[in-house]
Amino acid sequence: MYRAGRSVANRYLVLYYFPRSDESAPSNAATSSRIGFSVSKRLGSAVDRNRVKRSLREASRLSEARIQGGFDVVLIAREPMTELLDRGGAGAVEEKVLEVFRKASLLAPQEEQRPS
RNA sequence: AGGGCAGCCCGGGUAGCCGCGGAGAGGUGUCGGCCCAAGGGUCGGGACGCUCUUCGAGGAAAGUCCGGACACCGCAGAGCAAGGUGUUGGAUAACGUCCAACAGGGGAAACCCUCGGGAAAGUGCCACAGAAAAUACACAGCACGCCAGGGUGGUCAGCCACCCCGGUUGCGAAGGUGAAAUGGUGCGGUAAGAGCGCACCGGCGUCGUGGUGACACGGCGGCCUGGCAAACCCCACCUGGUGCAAGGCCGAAUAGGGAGGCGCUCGAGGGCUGCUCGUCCGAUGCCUCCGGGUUGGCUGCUAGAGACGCGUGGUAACGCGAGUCCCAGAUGGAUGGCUACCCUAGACAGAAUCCGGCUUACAGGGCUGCUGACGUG
RNA sequence: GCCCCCAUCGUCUAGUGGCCUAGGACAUCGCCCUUUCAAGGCGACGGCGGGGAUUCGAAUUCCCCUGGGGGCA
Repeated sequence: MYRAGRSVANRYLVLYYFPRSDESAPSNAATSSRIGFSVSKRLGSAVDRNRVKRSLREASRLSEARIQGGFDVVLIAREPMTELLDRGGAGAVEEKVLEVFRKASLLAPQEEQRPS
């Protein structure tokens, strides 16, 4: 992933993505993308890291239908993420997740035109 | 009643929708096996889903500071080394933990605090200051009792009085130094002094009584000896090492490749113990370096020194008995999001083999018992 | 998860109970030297990660925290 994939980022997140080349999933566009989350110890204690990971996982679940299928994705949280979660809550996290997926052009085309 | 002290407990709640992990059940999806007249039928519950039921972080899950269980290590045997503990008695699987008692200290009391063996086994240290830091001697000093000498005065002289120096004898720490000074205070005593004597206090030894014991109380004796062992050490007791990434099973992949060294029963080398001995293993074998491959699955994995209330023994820690219950097991690592209402407006913080403790962090709240200084009635 | 190690001026370090009010080098600042800069000389600034305990006395010994670093499939 890190060697061959491409990456985009904003202040709170880094996103690595790579098209799936898996024999068990032949119809790439039909299956939804796999998303992994990476939260390092720099972000705080175990409780803080779990909170960040859960908010990222919830944001990805709520917007799963809008994300283009057929990719492996890794989302890495950066240090200001804990402050964003404390201040803005889950809504702000979801907004930033969508922003970074839009930068990578991984949002489905029909969803792209709808102003959210 | 405020306050104080001790012990125990709780750690947001309720409802709805969506979502995550485990277990169990179902068999209308898919998958797999078998049969087939090609429509399907049947079996399975192994895999992926689906439906239903049920469970789903903590009092510290934390720090990893101790103690165990469990597992492995060519059975762990002996000695040394190393490390740990340290009043007494008990509890316990065990402990450096807990309970009770003792000693010392604090508080008016309830109660609280204390790593609390040995300094006459030995070695070492005690800076600066001070005569001296552990040994009672020297130096400085006091007394001028005794001896010898000198000087002055009185006296004819002997001799007497005073002074000086030296020796001898006796003396012990006042002034002062220091964190600490050779038992303390007072009185007597003396040339000057000193437990030299006496009284009280403190310490030591010994005897008696009480107590399992630490120790306490009382009698008698005599006055001999600072501190530091979280300095080395001595004594008593304890410890084999490594840790679930321990360990077991299955599968996949690569090249049983290259260089160097040692050795084949008189033996290289080998312990996941630092050394010695003992013991054991050991032959196209072992060690070091270079180079290459795999970063899969199952198991260990949660029913236990288990939880709950009851009875019972014990001052207590805790033990015993019968009853009821099953209460997380993830493996990129599961508890969340949204909405509504209520309250005291939610702190510290997330299981990773398990358990008993310790330590550290913590918003707030509840219950029980005890105490009575001060203030109010 | 389990097991180890370390912490002294801004940086690298010495110091193993009292001689430490902690020494040295580089860096910074000031003065001298030089026409000026560098080098050199003199001087200044600046530190024992935090708390408690033992001791008369702790950077040093013991305990608890804090912050770094490493190893184990």
